[in-house]
Amino acid sequence: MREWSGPLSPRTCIQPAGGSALRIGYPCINRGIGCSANRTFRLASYSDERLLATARGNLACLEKILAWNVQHGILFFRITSDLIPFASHPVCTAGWQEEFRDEFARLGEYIRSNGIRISMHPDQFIVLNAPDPDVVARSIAELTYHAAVLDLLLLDGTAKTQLHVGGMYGDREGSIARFVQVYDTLDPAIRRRLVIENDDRRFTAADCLAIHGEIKIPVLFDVFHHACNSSGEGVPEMIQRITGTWKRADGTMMVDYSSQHPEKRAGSHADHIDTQDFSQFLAISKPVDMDIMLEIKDKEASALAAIAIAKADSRFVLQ
DNA sequence: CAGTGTCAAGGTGGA
DNA sequence: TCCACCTTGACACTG
Repeated sequence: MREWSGPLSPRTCIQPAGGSALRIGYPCINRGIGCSANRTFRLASYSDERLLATARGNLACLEKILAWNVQHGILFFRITSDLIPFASHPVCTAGWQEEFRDEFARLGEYIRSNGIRISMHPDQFIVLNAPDPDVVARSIAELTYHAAVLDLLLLDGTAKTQLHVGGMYGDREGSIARFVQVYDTLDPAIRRRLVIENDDRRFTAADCLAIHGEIKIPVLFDVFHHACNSSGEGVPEMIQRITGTWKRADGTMMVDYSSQHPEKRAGSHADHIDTQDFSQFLAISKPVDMDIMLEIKDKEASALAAIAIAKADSRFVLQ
């Protein structure tokens, strides 16, 4: 599970002038900064006023996190889906987009002027290929919300929303076909930001590449999920194939990286970065440009460690 | 105030 | 058919 299977591709031996460009980031939460952009509340206590107050606090914290990141050279960040609680729920009638339009624009300007890369990642309940049309409708509503956040930030098409293919329902081919079918009906505002990610139990990177072949959606490669769930393709080989699914307008390929928690069951994310494993991953993945998201529990601490590792290696150029 | 059961949302697989 | 689990932080109630 922890082995890097397969031979290095010949292309990985070619060294470009200046080295590979990297950004390294972490998702959603900064553990040391003293605020959370994830604050929420119970649906039972919903009110528009409460939503706006919570969202205002979340946005203020997001601004602090981004500034902290810039100070520490971290230029890749995943914005939490909880930024605006219940935004896609029918109960929500608050005009949060108008309320925070200026705030979003200001944050977006900060993001662009500092060269920060942004992603979002809706959680497990978003299933575009579900047989139940209500589930699909709720999923699309949630993707609409995600696209609205990134649009309000006035970010270009390189700001992405990453999604898993969805359920298997005992029929891989049929479930992939349903994903493709629904994808074709999505609003372009959603489609321009959507990328698909291999998961640890169901759809593999090879499945994602097959879907890309049909609809040209970029593929976000999750290194750890690939170790859990693949047909044995080598990591360097997959990176080389997947990088080609990202066009210029999509920006640099995004990659999710984590490693196995040493005690917990297979698939559990580590508490701290495994520096040896990460170094090895960098070594075999050069010279492809990548933005690497570290899905590791201690968040910014591991990001700083990863940046130190990459900086010490002249084959890479930190963005 | 610490401890703890629960939280919008789905899928999977074992009992 | 039912229920625990996935994975996880934070809410909100309990004592």
